[in-house]
Amino acid sequence: MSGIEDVALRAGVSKATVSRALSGRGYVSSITRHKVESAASELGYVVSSNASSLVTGRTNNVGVIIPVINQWFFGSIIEGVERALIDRGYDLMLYNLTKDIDARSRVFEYFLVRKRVDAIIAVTLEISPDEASSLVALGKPIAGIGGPLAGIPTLSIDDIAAARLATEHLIALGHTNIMHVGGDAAELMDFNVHSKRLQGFMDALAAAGLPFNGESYVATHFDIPGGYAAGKQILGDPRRRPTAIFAAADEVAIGVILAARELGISVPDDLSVIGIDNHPLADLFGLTSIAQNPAKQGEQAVDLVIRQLETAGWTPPNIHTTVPAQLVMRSSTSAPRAGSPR
Amino acid sequence: MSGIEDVALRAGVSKATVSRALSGRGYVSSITRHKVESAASELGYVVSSNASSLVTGRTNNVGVIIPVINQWFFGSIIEGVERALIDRGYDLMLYNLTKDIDARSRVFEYFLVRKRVDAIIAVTLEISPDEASSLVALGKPIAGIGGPLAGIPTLSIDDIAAARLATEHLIALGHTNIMHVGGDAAELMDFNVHSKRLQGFMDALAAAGLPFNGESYVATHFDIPGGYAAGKQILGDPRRRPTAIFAAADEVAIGVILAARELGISVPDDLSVIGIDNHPLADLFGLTSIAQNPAKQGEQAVDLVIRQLETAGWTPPNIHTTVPAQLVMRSSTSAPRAGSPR
DNA sequence: TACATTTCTGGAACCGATTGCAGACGAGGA
DNA sequence: TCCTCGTCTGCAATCGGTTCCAGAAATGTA
Repeated sequence: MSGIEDVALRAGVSKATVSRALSGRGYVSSITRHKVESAASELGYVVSSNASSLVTGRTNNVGVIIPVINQWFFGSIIEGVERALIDRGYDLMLYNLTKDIDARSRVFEYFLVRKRVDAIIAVTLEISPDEASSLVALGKPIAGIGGPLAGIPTLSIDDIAAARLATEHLIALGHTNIMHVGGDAAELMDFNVHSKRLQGFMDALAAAGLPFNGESYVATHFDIPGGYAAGKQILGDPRRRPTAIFAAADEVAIGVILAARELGISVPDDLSVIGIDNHPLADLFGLTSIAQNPAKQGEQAVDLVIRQLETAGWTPPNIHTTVPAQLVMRSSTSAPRAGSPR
Repeated sequence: MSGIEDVALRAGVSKATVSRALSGRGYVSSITRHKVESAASELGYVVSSNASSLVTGRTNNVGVIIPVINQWFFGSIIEGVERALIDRGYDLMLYNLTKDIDARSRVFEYFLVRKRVDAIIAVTLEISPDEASSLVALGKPIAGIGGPLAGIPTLSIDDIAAARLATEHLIALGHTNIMHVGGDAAELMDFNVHSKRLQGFMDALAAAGLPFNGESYVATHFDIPGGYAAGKQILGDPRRRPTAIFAAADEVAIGVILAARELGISVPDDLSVIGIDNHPLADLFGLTSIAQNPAKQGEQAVDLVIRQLETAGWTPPNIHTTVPAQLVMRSSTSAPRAGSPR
């Protein structure tokens, strides 16, 4: 492994000049720059990022804390974040923050503290106030996806508005007997999501003068089996069956559709279903959905932290930014069957 | 940010002693150790991993190169790898190696080279010989999941045996008209997987004296929509419909089942379906499958590289290790209907 | 008691870069 | 012609630890 000294010798210049030539800052004549560059490539020289970090104080690493990896929404965020970081020359350090209390505190107390990352992106964390303030206390640029999170600039769709939009779509089609299948508060997600989507649902009902009661809402796991279970439960009893279901996520919606199919309930003739996400499987199931783009949200979060890193003194203008979400019509929603039950 | 010097001053000892006390190597009396520890915690001191890496040459980082993130198999591997790494005090640097040629070369030529990782885990990469040798040339411990990969110790299920097992299960049930839905060679995966599973399928047919011809095999995308499309195509024509389908992955199998349901073909009465993976959705679809455990494979890969890192001179005994995969029976397979077509 | 070991500690060199400073040089302006 | 300013380069200090070495203290052994 050749060091900067070897390159300097070979190019017949000093270490300082090599450093300036390769990093591109400071004055170097183009002729020596070329000498240095060819010497470096002949030796296969690459800078030691450790040595360089030591003096500059910059690691070129960004830490990403995420509660789940193996789920479409989260996986897409990681993909988006990774691409954006690599594009900008940063490395991505991944921390999967599960519910495991030991692992959690280890991440906060050991890993994040060790001056190894320049910035942090926190993805829809259900995070304790202690944990949030220990993040802020690092004094590093932070961005969150989800939230809002105390003291941290965050980014997400407007969950209330998205849920309202979905529900309004059903109402506009003429549905009056609508149920919401939402998230389980014990899930490994920023619980704001669940309560806000429920809120948007309720808002839309209220605005249309439709009643909301204990039977209008079922909580389940935020995945296909969760939606399936909820669907079986809801649709099993023909007398209290709604004509439309707003599922808080497409995976849940797909589960509901599978349950409906199994019960011989036709979608959308007997039951309209709408979700949120525009999941890749939505097409296959003809699922009408409110589209959001997690990969892009990941990129935006990267922008947020990188800009803080690279333009001194810049801080994000808003503590919470909402990104657009719009309706994607497919075949799982339609007007209720004429003379439908109740 | 207080440095080691401040701790030394406060504890009334030298930098050297602080370093020994906190790192636990070398002799330190327990009394001074305590002095140092309390001084350190009072100051909120944490070592600079850069400075420490600079002299030790160890970064405590492991790079993970993976072609896809947002897919069950890959996501599970990442989860397993992450957990195992954090447990052992290492950080995970994630590189998503897509087909994008620019991004690829950037990862190989820029990121991996910069002395930032102690070891590398390469996950089912479709990797060029050049890329493989540039990995080996880094001279760092490497482990692969998938493979075999030239010169790199790898780890996977025995794909041929798993495919044979699946096919034999169908044959044992009495099926003689079996098709295989496998992976598309253009997919972003180690193509070995596809050809080996096809191989195992052919082996099992041959061993049972069953014919294999061009109509026995369909290639498609390795996901649910891919399986659905293949299913529609295969099952659409009643006259050449098989009584059983072996799908090379559970996601594909689920797609096939969805297609069958849509065509009114009963699983397993009219069609048996088996997959590989034991995907979390297998339960929901009653899918019989050959189970493998990607999270555990991730952990094993971590073991492989960490052991190389921490026990000098140790190298993995086998260039390729196979991990077990066993049949999980559910309701998607059964004997063919008596007097079934052809 | 004398000597050999083991434990403990500090000084100083070192890891491999970056950067402030100062000196040298050439070009343009007065 | 003399000055100033911008360009170019090298020296040396610095980032924040780790570790070799040597000497002192404590412990064990003959």
